[in-house]
Amino acid sequence: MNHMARPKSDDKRSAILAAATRVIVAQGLSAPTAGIAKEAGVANGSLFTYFETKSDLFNALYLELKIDMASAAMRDLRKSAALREQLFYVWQNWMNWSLSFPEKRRALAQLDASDEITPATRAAANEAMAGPVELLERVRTTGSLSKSPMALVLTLTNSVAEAMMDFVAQHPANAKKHCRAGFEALWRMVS
Amino acid sequence: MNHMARPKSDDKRSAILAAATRVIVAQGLSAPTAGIAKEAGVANGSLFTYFETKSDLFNALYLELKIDMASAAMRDLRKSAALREQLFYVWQNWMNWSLSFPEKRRALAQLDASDEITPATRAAANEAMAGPVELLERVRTTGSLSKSPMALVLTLTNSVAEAMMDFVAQHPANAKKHCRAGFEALWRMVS
Amino acid sequence: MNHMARPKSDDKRSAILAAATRVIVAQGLSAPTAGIAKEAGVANGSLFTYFETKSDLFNALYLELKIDMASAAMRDLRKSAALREQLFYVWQNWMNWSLSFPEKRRALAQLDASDEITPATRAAANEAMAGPVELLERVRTTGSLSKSPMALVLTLTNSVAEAMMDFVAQHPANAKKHCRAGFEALWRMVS
Amino acid sequence: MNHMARPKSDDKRSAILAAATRVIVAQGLSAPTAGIAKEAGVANGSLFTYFETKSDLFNALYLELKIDMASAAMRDLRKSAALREQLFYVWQNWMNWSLSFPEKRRALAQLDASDEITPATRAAANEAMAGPVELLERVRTTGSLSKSPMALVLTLTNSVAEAMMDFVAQHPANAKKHCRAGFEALWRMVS
DNA sequence: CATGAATGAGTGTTCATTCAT
DNA sequence: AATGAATGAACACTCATTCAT
Repeated sequence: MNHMARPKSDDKRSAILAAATRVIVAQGLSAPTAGIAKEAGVANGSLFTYFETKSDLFNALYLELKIDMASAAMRDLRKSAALREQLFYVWQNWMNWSLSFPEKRRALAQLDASDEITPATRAAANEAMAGPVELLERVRTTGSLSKSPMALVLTLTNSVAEAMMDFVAQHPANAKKHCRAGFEALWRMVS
Repeated sequence: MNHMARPKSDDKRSAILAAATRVIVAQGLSAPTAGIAKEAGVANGSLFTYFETKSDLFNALYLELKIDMASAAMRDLRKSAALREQLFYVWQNWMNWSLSFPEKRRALAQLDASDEITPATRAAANEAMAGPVELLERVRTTGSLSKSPMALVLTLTNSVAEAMMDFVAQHPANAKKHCRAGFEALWRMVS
Repeated sequence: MNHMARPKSDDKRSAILAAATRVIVAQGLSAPTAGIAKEAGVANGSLFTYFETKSDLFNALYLELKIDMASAAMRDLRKSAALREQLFYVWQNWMNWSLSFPEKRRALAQLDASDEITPATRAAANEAMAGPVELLERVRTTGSLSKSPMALVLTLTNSVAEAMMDFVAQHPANAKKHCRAGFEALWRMVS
Repeated sequence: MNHMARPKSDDKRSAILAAATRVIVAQGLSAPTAGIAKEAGVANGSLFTYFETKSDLFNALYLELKIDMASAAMRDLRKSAALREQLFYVWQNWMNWSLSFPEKRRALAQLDASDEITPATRAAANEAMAGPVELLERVRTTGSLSKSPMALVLTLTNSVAEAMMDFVAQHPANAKKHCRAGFEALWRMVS
């Protein structure tokens, strides 16, 4: 059910996705599929046995990156800790992810802004973010934004987090300090 | 002048920029120049007497929209008012602009995410934002983020403002309330 | 009859023809008319009040250059001299013309190879060459090629002359010597 | 090889070159690539899998035609014969080639006059002419032009040969006779 | 399933020519 | 007549996708 009929080599599929990430960062979303295939060490025709369409590839990549980011965020989270600590922990994970995989972050940003990504994909990606969302929901109900819809809180938080990820990735010096300052700002905003 | 042929018309230039705004919203940045020209009511070749390149057109449009947004933000600002009031005023202007010209906002967002926009254009656009930036700088020095660089404060504020513009444009109901809640959140963050 | 209705300024017409010569040498026959107009110091539209068509311009230029070359060839020719002397004189004139106006020579060569030049224009150009042709005809009747048609002799002579003009223009050192050697070769061929 | 897709077909490459020859004769060098592709029976995009650029195609064609002409010239040459006989043989071969493949001759002439052909291509083409050049060099050293540089002799001979090829192709009647007369003229010139 | 040649619709840009001023 | 903006047909080249091998 989850693993629908899919061509043999998961390796090749992954290689294409990884190549796409790099190529998108270097050349943008208009990069030719042939270039992605070459970067992946695959014949250009082969790309289409793994992804029916360029758009499909981008949607799959978007989802994968979002899941990657989301699971990085929740890694080793202690659900017993105080809300603020948990959120800070998630926040730190995000910043680390952005620092460790700047290309993933940049590709994700590009994809996010594109209209190739379908609503369905965005919905699936949101599900992947269930963990952080739930956390945030608990913060919201007790905070200053309790009267505002969750969507608003989510939007604000997301925008701040993404802005900080980009900022941190572009100013790696003092990353730790900025990371903390950014979190404090977020916390003031949502708590 | 005596032997003056038809001078380049500002009207036509504006028509092309306006058409580009609409077409970008509808079809994205990969929209054919021919479509933009048609929407503007000019021959496709004429587009290139006003903008040497599609890229030039996009850069000019980006700058124009940014200036439009920036000057909307500062409209009728009373510099004698309290800092918070001034910032709120700017904030409201932004939200109104986004509500009044959702297409401009969406086109601007697309262009901002694109790598067609040159650093020079971005720099020029930033200059147009000098007013809000100065305001924010004054807020920063007295606020919780006084130890953080202005660039960070700018990034955060900008991301929140843009997120709210989009949110407001997509949820026009209760816009007023959300606008205020968003501002309170921002103020908590930066003050 | 000869001077049909033609726009006022012969200066401007000449300027365009001269500009065309230079531009053709620099950029080839596919050079934009706008560039020729600019080089001539004229508005691009004005070019078409003097020449209805780009093709017309080229035909006119071809004819002008051919006439220029032909009249240079006959300049100060003493019709009383021996045939060989006369032909040598013409030959020298050609080489000098090519050395003095290498751009004219190169533009002419380009135009000659082009299929823009109509048969009518070529015919008119041939008329301009009546002098040298007549001379050559006299040479032919008494020479080794007396059994061959004039067209053949003409073709051969023309090709040799043009080859030498180009050679001389490209090897200006020893031009004099080569000029003479070339003539001797021609004379051996046709006499 | 196992996983070998359709290899680039030499047939198709040749078909494109042959089509280009025909189309150039009919429409000149400005003929659309689409027309050449159609004439070759391939999709217009396919042309560019065999030649990166229209210019590349023209350079390749020029080289091929020059090689074709050169090897035709040397076909069945008896190196033991007298110099004059050998040169006459080459001459005849050229005239026959021009008569047999008038389109090749005309296309070659057009290409030769064009500035699309790079110096590198011209150099390669000259190498292909090594055989005739060597023959001519031997003629030169013992002939009237022994004091002139080989380049001059080459230029003259080439121009005469090309003029005759065109003449013969345009006056197929009496070709044989003209061919001989032309050769005698050449021989007088260079011997 | 892998490969890469084949396809042909699509696009930015150019440019000869026209025409409003 | 002069100007230069306006026009729109044309064209080289690209690229997602298909398919023969």
